[in-house]
Amino acid sequence: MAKEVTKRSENYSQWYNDLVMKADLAEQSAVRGCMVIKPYGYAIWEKMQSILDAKFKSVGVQNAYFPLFIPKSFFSREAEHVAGFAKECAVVTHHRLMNDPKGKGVVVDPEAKLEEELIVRPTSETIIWSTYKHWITSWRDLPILCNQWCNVVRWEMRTRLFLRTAEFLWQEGHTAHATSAEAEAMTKQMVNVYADFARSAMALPVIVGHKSPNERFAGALDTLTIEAMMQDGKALQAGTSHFLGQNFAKSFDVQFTNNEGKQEHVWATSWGVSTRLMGALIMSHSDDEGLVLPPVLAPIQVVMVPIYRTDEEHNAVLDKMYEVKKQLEALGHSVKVDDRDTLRPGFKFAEWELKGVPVRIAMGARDLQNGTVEVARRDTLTKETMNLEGVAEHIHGLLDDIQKNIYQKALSFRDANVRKCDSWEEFKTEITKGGFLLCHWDGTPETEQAIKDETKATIRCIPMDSYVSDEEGTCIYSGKPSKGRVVFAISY
RNA sequence: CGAGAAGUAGCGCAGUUGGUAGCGUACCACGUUCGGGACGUGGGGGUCGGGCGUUCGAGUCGCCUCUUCUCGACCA
Repeated sequence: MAKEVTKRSENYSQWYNDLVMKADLAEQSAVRGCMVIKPYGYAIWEKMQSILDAKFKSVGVQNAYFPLFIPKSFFSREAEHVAGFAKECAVVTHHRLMNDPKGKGVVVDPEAKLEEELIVRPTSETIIWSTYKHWITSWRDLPILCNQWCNVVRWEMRTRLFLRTAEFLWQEGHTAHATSAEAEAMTKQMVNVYADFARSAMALPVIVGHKSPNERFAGALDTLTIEAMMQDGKALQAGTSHFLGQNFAKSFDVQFTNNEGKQEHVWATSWGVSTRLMGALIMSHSDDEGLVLPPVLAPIQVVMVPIYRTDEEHNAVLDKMYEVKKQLEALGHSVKVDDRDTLRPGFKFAEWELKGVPVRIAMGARDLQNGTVEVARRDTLTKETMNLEGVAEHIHGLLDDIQKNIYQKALSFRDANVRKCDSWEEFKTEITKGGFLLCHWDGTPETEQAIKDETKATIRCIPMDSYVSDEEGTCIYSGKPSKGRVVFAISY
């Protein structure tokens, strides 16, 4: 009873917050806006990291690490970029503390003021491009494909566990290319890496598309995005890949000599996903019983709960369980035998459901006698009794089914909440119901801004791979001609 | 930074016209339980956010202050 979670339908935000904390994923820290990621939550993040990292390496990207602190002067070279981040930066001004001469405690030593302030990175384009300058002189040095896993700080006014915190973990890839075409191809390749990861690992259906100029990354010529729909119908930007053109190369004076002996500025991309993906995972699959994890990302894929009255029974059941555990591990699955002898089975069932473990096996004296086990799946909350023999193979297949089923469920939900909308009056009421609206737009930032001001809805993307439309029409707001439908939604 | 609300046990809360601190849950011990979040008995735990004031007496009234949350502006 202690861990009961708010119902989704009652208050989606509270449900989400409760769930994150009660499933042991994360909690608010003492520092305002910051988050403690707990071991169970971090284990999921680590799985995401390792899958993404392997994908990056398979396309030739290497990991590196750049400094946390960026000198203020570096940061202020790309005007558009600084305008995008200036309002949310943490700044280091001193480098020493001292005992308060007036009493107890410590104060900042006024003598230790830095000559030039250091900015705690909100993103690393600036420090990376000032470094790349020294790495690049010839076309033979290109491309450079680096990624770093790190934390960044954006001093947000309002925060939400995983979705928006003052400090968050992410990966940021930064690449340098000799040609525009190559950089654009890279931008597209990386957004597809993200889309593939979201779909296959996170069981998250996403729409790949271009951001509108208003929603573009500060300093980018084009931003590609993967957009997902949460269960409350809001959109969540799950990952982005930016084509930066020559903007950063020009700001940081990064030139190379091409194979004709001429000086050229290099072409850049950057791309990233963050611990926000954890929020996407939680908000797209979980139910009123708690978290639902896709097997690919579940730190524990199978949990086994023994049911017993006596020590003898407990030991007998555990012996069988460890046998099954071995078989499952041989098939590459992570298994936990919940042998805690202070908790009742019902409590354990509820707890593992809350934590989203995809498959649960229960076994008791009755099963020992009959040679059976009870297998329960988290996604459907159904259970069946089956023969102990062959159970490992069955579960091997079952995990795969669960992965697919979770994806299908999320996909059906999304498709059921994507609809076309052709009149402004209709738009204003439809948008408040949640979901994605496919609408015609005249392509101007002014129209997008006006729609945002009136309804809070923004263009999530101009779709590239699903819901693609080249149907001509008239803009829902201005009535001017439009070349195709774009995705409008209220977003996180 | 604008608008609202709240600070009392680990967490969630109650506390009447001012009278000296309580409930639920969690925690600890023992016993009975154990196939869907067990029950009984006993136990430990509090500078009531902080300061000043009114009063014989303040969790309660007044003033000041700090912090947090929700909603806006900002944002992956």
